[in-house]
Amino acid sequence: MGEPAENTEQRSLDFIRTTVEQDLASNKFAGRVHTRFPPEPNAYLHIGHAKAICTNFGVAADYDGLCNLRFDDTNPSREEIEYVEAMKRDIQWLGFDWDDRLYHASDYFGYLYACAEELIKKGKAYVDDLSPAEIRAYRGTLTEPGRNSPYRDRSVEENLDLFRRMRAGEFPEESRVLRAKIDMASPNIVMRDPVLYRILYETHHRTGDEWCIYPLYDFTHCLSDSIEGITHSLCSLEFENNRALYDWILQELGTYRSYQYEFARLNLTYTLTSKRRLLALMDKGVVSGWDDPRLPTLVGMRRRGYTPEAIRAFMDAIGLSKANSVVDVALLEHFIRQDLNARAPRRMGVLDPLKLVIDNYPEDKVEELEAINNPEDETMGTRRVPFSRVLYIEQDDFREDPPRRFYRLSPGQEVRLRYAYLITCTDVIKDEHGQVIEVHATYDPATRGGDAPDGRRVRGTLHWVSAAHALPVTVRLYDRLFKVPDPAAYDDMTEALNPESLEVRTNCYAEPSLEGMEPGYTFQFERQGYFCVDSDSAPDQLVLNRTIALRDSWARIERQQQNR
RNA sequence: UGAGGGAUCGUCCAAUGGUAGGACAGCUGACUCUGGAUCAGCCGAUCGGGGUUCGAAUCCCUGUCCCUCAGCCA
Repeated sequence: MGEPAENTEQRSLDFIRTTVEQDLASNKFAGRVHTRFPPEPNAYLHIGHAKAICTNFGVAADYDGLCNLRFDDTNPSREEIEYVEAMKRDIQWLGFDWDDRLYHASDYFGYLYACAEELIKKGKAYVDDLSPAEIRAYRGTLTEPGRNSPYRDRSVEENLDLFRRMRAGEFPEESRVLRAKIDMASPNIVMRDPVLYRILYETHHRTGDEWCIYPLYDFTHCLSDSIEGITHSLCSLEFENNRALYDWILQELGTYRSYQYEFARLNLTYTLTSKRRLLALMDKGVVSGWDDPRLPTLVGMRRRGYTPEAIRAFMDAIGLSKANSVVDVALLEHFIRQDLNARAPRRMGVLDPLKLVIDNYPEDKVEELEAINNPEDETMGTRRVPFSRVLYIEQDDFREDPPRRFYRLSPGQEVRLRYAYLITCTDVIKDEHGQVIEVHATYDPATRGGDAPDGRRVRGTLHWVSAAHALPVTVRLYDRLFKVPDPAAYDDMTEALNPESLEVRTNCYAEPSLEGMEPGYTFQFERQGYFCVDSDSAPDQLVLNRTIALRDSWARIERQQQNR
């Protein structure tokens, strides 16, 4: 994946890859690199998961290794099959492949149970009858040690008997758990006799009612890694404290030794990724669902028009480290613009139409003018765009009283209609409120195609659509969902919402070449931004989503002028 | 007043004892049939204090700040 770095200038390695290279050099894992992406199927994948996906699959790919997809489905009360399927689609869309290595932690329930019995037999685990509240009380605090449970010193035989009866369904939920026997005085709270198994009378989406006891994350994860021969188990920072337990379990059981490394998860400005918050946005009707194009979910971003290439390039750019960080969403926006600039065909469309009549252009004449599909890539060729006497231009491209540095159309001013003619504004028609509703102009027939034979310079170039040939379309102008860089800081998210995150425009016109385009088709509306066809489109009515606006330096100039 | 981590331009990431560099953002300018793209330039950082050293972001001491952990969640 990705280009090999320049031969001369070697790219620096992140701390994970540095470790991997050292391990390869020392032959620690017999030359293998094997990672895994282990999501819990309890929500849709978002941009934060994408970092984990790119990291795990990326590290494996960089060193001719393998990366498994493993669903961490140890909690039947929160997981659903719908999420499993959605996650698979999203990972594939991102461009990664687990081949035949699709696993589930639940595949290992039998093995995990055997491991638990072995721990009991070694005197390293015991059944505890304490209630959840008592366990909490006995655990101690961050500064005070915990106390041993009165059930801590049961015999191996009694523990085995009790654990088997837990499995057999003889006890109610919360009445007993299996705990590791480590050290209730450990300064690391994770090591204070962590719970390994709990009783849950819950139907599992894969194992049905086969089990009524389920292993917890700490017990499951390390052993799953071990079973799969994972060499480098990459996870996020909050598991640093758990590494001690990860190592303890593999050590005590003497199984294949996998190693855990933690890296900082991705945070983005103006963005929320917590499942709870995302769900709340849906509940409140702020967004339409998991695939709302304003959401940072992979389905949402896909619908918005983000490409996997852009997301992967972004992940390469932000790097990997152990420092908590918040990446500027502008960097993500940069990468989608960069990708689409190179690949998206150019089209013309008017989002806020103003009628323009070329008075000296023949009434019923129609010309097909040649337009370049992508100036960045001449192999994309050209197309023909119909031109006639009555056109639509953008309301913003006309000012009766132009401010300084306004190069667009205004009375007496000459501009270029892209790929068409140079025109000069001659007249303005207003309604009873003084609103400009129509502009008149004359064209210079010698400038067909947009070039002036006399070499006269024209600063402004406008996009346009022939009224008689225009394709009416609906356009959804998306912007950032939040107006503040750190929406998570708000108890009430709605205060942080950007009221302009979605503007639907129903009276837009596009050039006719867009007719019949399928959902997912991505293009640039010249001078405006990148758009894609939404799945809500009907055969006779395209719905277009704005992925991202073009950089708008005129808007910046205007802002500066206002601030003076 | 426990344990585990982390502090480098506004942001993210490099530099592992030898000129603190890149990307994004911002600002100038050039160019342009997209006020896009491109190109050139500018702005801009080693958490504080000591020490070792010819030389410290890097090593040592010390202080400060930030994050994580007290689920039978992951």
